[in-house]
Amino acid sequence: MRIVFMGTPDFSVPILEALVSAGHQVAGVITQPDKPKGRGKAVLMTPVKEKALELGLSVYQPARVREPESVELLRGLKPDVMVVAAFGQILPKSVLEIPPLGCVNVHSSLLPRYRGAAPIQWVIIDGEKETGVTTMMMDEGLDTGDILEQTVVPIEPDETGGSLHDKLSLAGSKLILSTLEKIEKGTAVRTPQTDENTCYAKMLNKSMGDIDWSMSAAAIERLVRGLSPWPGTYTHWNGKTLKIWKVRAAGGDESGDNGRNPAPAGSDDGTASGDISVLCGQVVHVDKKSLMVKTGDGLLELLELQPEGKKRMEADAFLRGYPVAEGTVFARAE
RNA sequence: CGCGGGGUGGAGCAGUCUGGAAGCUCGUCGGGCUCAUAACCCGAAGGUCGUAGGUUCAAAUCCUACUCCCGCAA
Repeated sequence: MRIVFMGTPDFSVPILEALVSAGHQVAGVITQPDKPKGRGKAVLMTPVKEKALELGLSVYQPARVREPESVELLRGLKPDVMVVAAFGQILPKSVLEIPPLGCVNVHSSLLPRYRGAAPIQWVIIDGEKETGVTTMMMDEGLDTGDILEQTVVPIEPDETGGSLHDKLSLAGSKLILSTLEKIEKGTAVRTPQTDENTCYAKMLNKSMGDIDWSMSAAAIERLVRGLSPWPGTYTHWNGKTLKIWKVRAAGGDESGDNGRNPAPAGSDDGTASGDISVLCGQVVHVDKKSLMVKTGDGLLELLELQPEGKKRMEADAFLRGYPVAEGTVFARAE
C-alpha cells in the first residue's frame, strides 16, 4: 500500500523499517523539526529522520501539521493509509480525512488503559503485570479511536522503561504489518474503546525523578525502574545531584535467605543511633558493599549510583571513593 | 562558540592552588591464622599520572593545543 508514515523518536524507527521491508510504498515520512540537542548545541535529526534518509525516503518536517500548507502537502502524497507512531503532534480532522483507508496509530499500551504520552514508563511505575501494543483507527480524541489489534507483553520483575520500550517497539512493528494486511483485505475488525477502565499516562518530566523518600520502598523501586534510563531518578547529596540507577526494596528479597538483617541497634558510637528518629531518606546502614536507606515504608538498598560528572557505578565502587556515613540524609531539592 | 565536572596500576578516589621520591580504600596473586569465612595478619605483582608540545635543574602538579567521558540545559 501507499503509506505516509509519521513518527519521531526511537520507538518509531523499527515500525518504519518494518513497513519498508514488508514492501509497502512509503510515499513520505513526517517527523518533528530538527532541534538543537546534545551537549554542544548541535542540531540533531530525529531518529526517524535519520533512518528515513538512510532508506532513501522523502522526509517532511512541518512545525505544525495542521497548517494548511502541511495538509496540502500530505494530500499531495496521496496515501492509501497513514501510519502514526509516537509522532508528537495531534492530527486535526483535516489530516485524518486524507487517506481513504484512514489513519492507523500504533500505541504502546493495551488501550483503553494508559492513553497518552508515556504509557511505557507508567505501567512499570504503577506495578502492572502486563502491558502491550495496540493498533487503532485514529479519531480526533487522544488515543480514543477504535481498536484494531493488540499484542500483550508481560512485564518482568526487573523490567525498566528502556527494556520495555524496546520490546513494545518490536511488538508494534510486527503488529502494524498484521493490521495493515487486514485493512488491505478489508477484514479488519474495529472495536470501540470502552469508556470505563481508561486511564492516562501523563507526560514524563525530569522532576518526577526527584525521589520522595517518604514513599514506600517498593514504590520507589518501581519509579527507578520505570524512569530508567530516561528521565532517570535522582536525589541530592553534598549539594549535588546523585543519580539512582538501580535499587532493591529490602525485606522483600526472595533469594535464598542467609539474611543478614542489619539490626536497627548496633551502632555503638554513632551519633545517630537506631532511634525512632530516623528520617526518610536517611542512611541507616553502610558496609563495604551496600547502602541502605530508610523510606516511608521499608528500607531501600541502593545498588547503582552516579555522582554528577561521573559514570554510573555499582554501590561498592561508589563507597570506595565516596565514603557515606550512617546517618547521612538524602533529600529532595529545595 | 549554552553552563559545568572529570580522565592517576583491574575498580572508585586523594594528590594539582603552595612543582622536587605515586598514595588511599578495594580487587588480583602468594603465604599465614582459623572448624570456617566475603573476617583478620604478612608479602608480591601491576601506573608512559588521556594525547602532543612548551616552561624549568626538576612537571601528575604551571602554560598551549587536541582528544575522550559525564552532569545540567535543550
